[in-house]
Amino acid sequence: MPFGGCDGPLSSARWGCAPRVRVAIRTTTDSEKGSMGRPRIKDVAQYAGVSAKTVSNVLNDYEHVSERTRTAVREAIDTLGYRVNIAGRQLRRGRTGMIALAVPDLDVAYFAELARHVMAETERRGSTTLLVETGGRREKELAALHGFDAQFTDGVILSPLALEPADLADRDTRLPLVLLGECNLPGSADHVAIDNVTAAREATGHLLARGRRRIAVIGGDLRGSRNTSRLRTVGHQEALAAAGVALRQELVLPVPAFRWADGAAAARTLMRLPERPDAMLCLNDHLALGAVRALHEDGWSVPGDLDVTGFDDIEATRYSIPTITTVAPDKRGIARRAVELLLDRIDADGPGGPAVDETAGHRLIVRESSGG
Amino acid sequence: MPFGGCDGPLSSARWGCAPRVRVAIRTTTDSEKGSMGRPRIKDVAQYAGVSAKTVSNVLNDYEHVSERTRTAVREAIDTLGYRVNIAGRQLRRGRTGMIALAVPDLDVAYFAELARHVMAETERRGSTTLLVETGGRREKELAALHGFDAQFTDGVILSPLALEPADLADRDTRLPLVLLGECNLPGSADHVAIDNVTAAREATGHLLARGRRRIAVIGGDLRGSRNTSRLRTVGHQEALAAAGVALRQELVLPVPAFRWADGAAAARTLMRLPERPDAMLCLNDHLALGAVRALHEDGWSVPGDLDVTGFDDIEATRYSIPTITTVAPDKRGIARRAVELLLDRIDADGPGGPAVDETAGHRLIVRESSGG
DNA sequence: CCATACGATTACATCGATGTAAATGGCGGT
DNA sequence: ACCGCCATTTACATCGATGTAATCGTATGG
Repeated sequence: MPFGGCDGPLSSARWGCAPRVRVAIRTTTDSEKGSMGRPRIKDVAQYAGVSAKTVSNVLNDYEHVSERTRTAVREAIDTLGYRVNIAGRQLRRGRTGMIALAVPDLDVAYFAELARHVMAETERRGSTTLLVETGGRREKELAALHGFDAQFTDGVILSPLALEPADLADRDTRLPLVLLGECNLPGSADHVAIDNVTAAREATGHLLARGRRRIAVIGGDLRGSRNTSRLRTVGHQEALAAAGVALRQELVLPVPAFRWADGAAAARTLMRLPERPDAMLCLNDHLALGAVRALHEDGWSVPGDLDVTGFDDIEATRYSIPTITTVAPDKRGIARRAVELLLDRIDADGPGGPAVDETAGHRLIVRESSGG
Repeated sequence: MPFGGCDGPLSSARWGCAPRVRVAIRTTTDSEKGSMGRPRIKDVAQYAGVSAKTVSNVLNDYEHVSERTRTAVREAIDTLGYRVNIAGRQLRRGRTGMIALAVPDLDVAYFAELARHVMAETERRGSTTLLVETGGRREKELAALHGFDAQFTDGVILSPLALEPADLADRDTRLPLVLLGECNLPGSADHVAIDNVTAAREATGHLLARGRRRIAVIGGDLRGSRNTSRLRTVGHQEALAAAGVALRQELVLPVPAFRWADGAAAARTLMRLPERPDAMLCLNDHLALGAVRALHEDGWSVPGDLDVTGFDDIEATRYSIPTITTVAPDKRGIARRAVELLLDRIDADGPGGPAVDETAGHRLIVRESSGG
């Protein structure tokens, strides 16, 4: 049943979603232990003069319930202020109706936006999303992978940062899992991501087309464990190669995290090089915003002196000064597909088919920071 | 028990938090229905040669369990890959160990940051946070108020926008509730917020001290239902009055939402007035960032032509161009206190004491957008 | 008027973990 | 040897909802 919704399509049609609240009137003389005196299905049954199972049938829109009974039960529910106890239902059904979404960091707007889409999609499909932050720490990602040491959720959508291939190899495959973003973990679980190599190639291509030749990559890294960095750096280098532009190793600069401060620090480092860059391909928007700010403080003009581009198309890039050229992933599509894949696996209730690898769309949005 | 943690202090000390995963080996010949063949407490008991209750005792760190037994049970748990079934525990205990945090919009960075703090705090205290977006819609806020039509959570922390006093009056008081932010709903539930009137007075005072006299309020509203707007507008007017500056009604401009686009639109509206403002007190940072952007596009300089200030101190205000003067609420303190109040109510397991009204700290951070 | 069918309803067992109270067993004291 | 004490362990009932299968009752066909 939908969390935050009502109990079943019929009842939700009948009552709407704003519950009328009346303090429950316990008519039974049962002891008041248990759930703080909340009425149980049995109380409703007694009040309505039917069996508990009939109440259950009404709740679950079982078809063979007479209109009279249905009405009586609903009145009882309404009067007593009854709500189903999820624990009981879940125990019986073996499903929680909840999935977990584990992302590294909600402060990173991309993940907040993605989370909204995932929550909207799961709600639409009658499930509930439990949002968890991993901080990009491996231990937390592992916990997510395994359902958090408790059978809390029916499945997990995980956007990993620190996870290693071996971690996925010996995971408990009974828990449905969908991975988001970049993983070098083929075949082990369903996976949804944009084509990062192509996206980075396009962004670099755009900068090259504007005549930039010394393009730095903030967040770039070919050897690190962060796959986003690797794939996007590869795309960058492919574009350089295709244009016959030499790669300068010193312009590819890894960062500890993908946040404003890291972008600002990286930009300053790069501008101290003997041969300064004339563009900065930042691997996410926060890095780009941080870089732009640092450049501004040091008296450089964007896009006058340098071009800057980002990734993710967070809302801030449309209002910053200058606005930021960025690669916009189809967040809605990613969320929708991820939820779809996960719920399908859950419904399949078994190993299901082989792992699916899906590519979501993206597009380059040129804005002021690279002359748009 | 902590979600995302381990089972109880002892076991978590014993095993650490990164679960070693082995595919469970079911030694019993029980039918494989139920939770997808996961081992139950009974299976562990059988494997370890003890009763189910003893396993439960080990799980819950009951003191009178011999070391031998404890070890045997733990080995069994480890071998079988057992995890407690929350549904069963919850049904028996009548608690879920989860609380809900309902905020209007995760895209609004303040709420994302607040959510992180709340999640960190609940995790520290052994609970789990279920994060829900209300979109500021009354029906969703009501749902949160009532525990989402299902006994999903032990309590709710709600940051309301659209809620009306009457909604709180007849709520089901069995569900512990803490309100965040501004509410004109005294006494009905615990409540944590900063002193908005004072904060706004300080911000306006700062602008007045800089010689600004025509100070617009973006998001301001004395009659609307949004309490944040009302209280901050009151503070603004108090400051004007104290300084003997006349209030211009046309400079107080309500907005439909507190996002970049609304700030941008409002700024444009204000600059079309016959007598233009010389400062804009924006009631959150997104409005301020949007206003700054719009002013920039139309050729106005901040802080040259106008000062702009915000509220909330989201991270973006430290990296925007210009950086934004803002009122920084003690988010950490708000989160900590809210969680504390809620968990106390939950532990009290009854009506508890009268509703508490707590004021969190805040401070004005002067940055470039008002000459800092 | 009886047999049949089927819609409506119900009794009962069950999901997994844990509180209660009672049983078990070892040990020291008399 | 008997008793009582206490640490340890266990049997059993229970939390609330629902699947199963059985029952009840009424309409229909022969």
